[in-house]
Order: sequence, then C-alpha cells, then structure tokens
Amino acid sequence: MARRGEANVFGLPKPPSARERIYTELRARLQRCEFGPSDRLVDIDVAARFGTSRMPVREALLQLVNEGYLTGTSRGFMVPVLGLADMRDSFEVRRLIEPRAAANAARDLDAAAAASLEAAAVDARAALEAHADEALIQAMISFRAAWLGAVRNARLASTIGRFADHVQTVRLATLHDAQTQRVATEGLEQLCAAFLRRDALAVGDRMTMHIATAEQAFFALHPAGEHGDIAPLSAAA
Amino acid sequence: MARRGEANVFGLPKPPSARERIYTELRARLQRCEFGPSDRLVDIDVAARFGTSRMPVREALLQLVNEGYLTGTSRGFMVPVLGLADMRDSFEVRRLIEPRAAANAARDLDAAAAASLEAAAVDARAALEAHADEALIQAMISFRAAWLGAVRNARLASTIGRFADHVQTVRLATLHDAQTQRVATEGLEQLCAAFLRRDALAVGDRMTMHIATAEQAFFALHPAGEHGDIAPLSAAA
DNA sequence: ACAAAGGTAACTGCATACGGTTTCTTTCGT
DNA sequence: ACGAAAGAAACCGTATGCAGTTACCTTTGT
Repeated sequence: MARRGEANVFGLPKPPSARERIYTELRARLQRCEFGPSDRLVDIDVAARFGTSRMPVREALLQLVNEGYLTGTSRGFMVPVLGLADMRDSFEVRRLIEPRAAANAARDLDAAAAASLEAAAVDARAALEAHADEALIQAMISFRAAWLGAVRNARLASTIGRFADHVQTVRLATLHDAQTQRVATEGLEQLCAAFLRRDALAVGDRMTMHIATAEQAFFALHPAGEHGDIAPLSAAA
Repeated sequence: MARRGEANVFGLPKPPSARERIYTELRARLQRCEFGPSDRLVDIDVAARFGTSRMPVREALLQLVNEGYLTGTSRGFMVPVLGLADMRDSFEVRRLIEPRAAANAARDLDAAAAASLEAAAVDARAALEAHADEALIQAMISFRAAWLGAVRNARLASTIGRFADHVQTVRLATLHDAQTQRVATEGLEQLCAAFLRRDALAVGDRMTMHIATAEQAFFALHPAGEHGDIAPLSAAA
C-alpha cells in the first residue's frame, strides 16, 4: 500500500495536494521576484488563478507569511518591502552559518552534487561571456541549490533556505553591472574548484569572502539613508 | 481607529484571532513537552477543546508542522520523535549562531532586559538551592527569553527561536541530575555577570562553553550506539 | 485458531457559506 | 469646493458540509 506522498513500486511520483502546489508555485515566483513590492495577493483571486477555492490558497499564503516571503496586513497579503536594516540583518545571519554549511557540504559532497556544481559553474561562465543576465542568475541559483542540497544537516539547510529571497534580492540588485558579474562569476568558479577538491576549509573561507563581497556590492548601491525603505522592525525610538 | 492586533491609546490589550490563540497555546504546551511522542493531535478534537471549528485548529497545526513542532502524517498530526541525529544537527546550528547573537544582545542590552536577566539568575539560584526542578527550568526559560529579546536582529532572533523545542528537550533530559543542575546554574550566573558588564566577547565565549557543556551532558546520557529515538516521555506526574 | 479480505469508522483536505471589519467611494453639509 | 459622514464594496477569519483516503475492526474461510 503506497503511503501518502511516497513513491510506490511503480514509481508514481505522488499526488500533490492543492495547498502544496500553490505554495510551491507562489514561492518560486516570489523567489524570482515576479511580484513587485506592495503588490497585493488576494486569496480569492489566486484561487481563481489556480482553479481551487480559497482555503488551500489561504493556507499557502499563511505558510509564506510564516516563512517571511509575505507580510499579512489587515487588508490582504503583501510582498514585504525589504529595508536596508533587513538586508544588514540577513547578511549577518548568512555570515554566521553559510561558510560552515558550505564547508560541511564540501566534506560530504557526492559525485552527483559535484557534477551539478561544476555544470552550474560552466553555465555561469558561458552566460557571463554571452552577456546573458538571466542565464547568469539562473546558474547562480543552480549553484547555490547544488551545494545547499549537499548539506546533510537538515535543520541547517532549511535555515539557510529561509534566506533565499534575500539572496535573490541581492542578486537582482547587484548583478546588472558587468564588473560585478565578472567578480561574482570568478568567485563562484574558485568556490567550485574548492568544492571539487573537497577542501572544506577553503570552501568556508571562500564563502566568507563571497558573502562579504556581495554585501559590499549591495551597500555600495544603496548609500545609507538614501532609500527610506520602510523597515518594519522594532519600533524602538 | 485601533488597527487589528495593535494596542490602541486606551491600552486595550488586543483581540487575538482564534488561530493565533490556538497556535500559541499548543506551541507553549509542545515546548513544555506536555504531549508525549506519537501522541496524535486530531483537529476536531482540539477544536472542541477550544470551542472553535476545525479551520483555525487546522491552520495552527499546519503552522506548527511548518515550524517543526509537529509532523503531519496521513493520519493526524503527531509529535515528532527526535533522533540523536536531530539533536546533533540542532547543536551544530546553535553553536554557529547563539554565541554571536548573545554577544550582540550584550552590546545592545537595555536596563529592563538587564533586570530581567538578573532576576532570572537569582531565581535559578534560589530554585537550585530549594531543589525545585520546575522552578529551575522556568528560570532558565526566562533567562533565555530575556537575552533573546534583547537581540536587535529580528531574523537572527527568530532563527534562534525556532530551536526552542530542542533546547527544552535538552533541559528536560539533562536537568534532573543535581550535579548538572549546579553546573548549569553556575554557568548561567557567569553568563549573567558578563551580560551585566556588557562584555560582549565574554558573553560569546561563555555561550559557546554553555552550549558545549549542554551537548556533552546530553550525549553522555545517550550512548551513541543506540540510534533509537529519544523518548522524552510526557511529564505524567 | 489464525490469516486474509472486506466493511466501517475516523480523519484529512477542499469547497462553500456567512459574519465582521476595514477601506474606498459617494453624497451631503457648510 | 472641501471636508465629513454614511453607505457600499472588498476581504479576512471562521463555520459547516462533503468527498476521498487511511487505519482499524469484524467477519469469513481454511
């Protein structure tokens, strides 16, 4: 008897629930920043879009709120406007956990994951030389997904995964500059080489540098105080 | 116009939604391990318990599943049985982030939070000498909540908060031994002293040691040979 | 008596429905 | 013409109902 969600002997993938489908779809779109900030997501509207009722949509939206992809206001769900303070906070957490997680991944890397990493690095190089911005970003997403998938510590991996939106925001903000693209691609290649050598220490160091570089690139574009982006943080005053 | 959930100028507390009430209540009970492992939580049953319908309960349960407090099976929601691997993973993440978070809290500590920390430390000492296990655990919960509340980085704080269940499991598993109680209390007092001095570096170091001590105490009780589940039996007194 | 098969009860997931609240719009008064 | 108030619309939160599925229990056959 095939249990719920498990693949049975016939390899039938699974019958995904409506809630899960909607959640996955919306999260993917949010990670791609296909919804502008302050763009309201109304449950009944999304429901019509998916051909279901409001309930699965509502549950998916609540889950997205809980994971930080959306903010629930009194009037609908909105894409949160990330302020500079949010960015600084996210970078701080990433600095704490991602180097070690990547190092662990390098230690435990299997052949398939190594191949995925290398393929992503090759794609990134090709996209860079072809000036294909979209492909470059996609390659970086694949690279990140590859090493993140090699992290054995499930809690660590899921914790990192919660910052995917932030990472994507940084990418979209910084990777339109040719110089930044080149620096990022070269850093990715060196990181990839360290992964393929299973050099955990080098991977950790490179990841630390990579995050620092991204942070500098991001804040170079956003001088403090320029964008008065609403930072709904603690109302300390 | 009092907005939903906000306290208005008259200090009216708030009208919490049913979903939120149920979620908060269930999470508090789960953190206290009042539900034994493999204890099924049925939505219609909980709904009757709270005097509501199934929907808010269902949403609260889904949120708890999403946060790792429960696991959704084909037949109801169950309290997950934490294996030794889960514990090892949680400790790894805590080692990465909590020392720095505590150090930041020490740097930004205000007078009220400092008072809370000191009060919790005093309570812990009193409970230790009175052999009041429950009060000791409560003091440690308060202490942790106090410094965690002083962490300005909201993302960092919420990330740490996601491991509250793990922390509580460790406490319940280890803090029944008098020797461990004494060591933990003394460590807490030294940590508190460092906080009150605003000595961020000392706080970070002490927190590192604290986590290492907890890890050692926990795994000393659980020989690695047993890959069996840790059965934190319900406190059926 | 034990095992297998079928039936039954229970539970989840989704759909529809309703009330309350908030916000936008319109209208009325000055 | 501008502001305020009342009405209307939109939308969230919750309740109830129904179908599908899964586990458990009963029953039957050997």
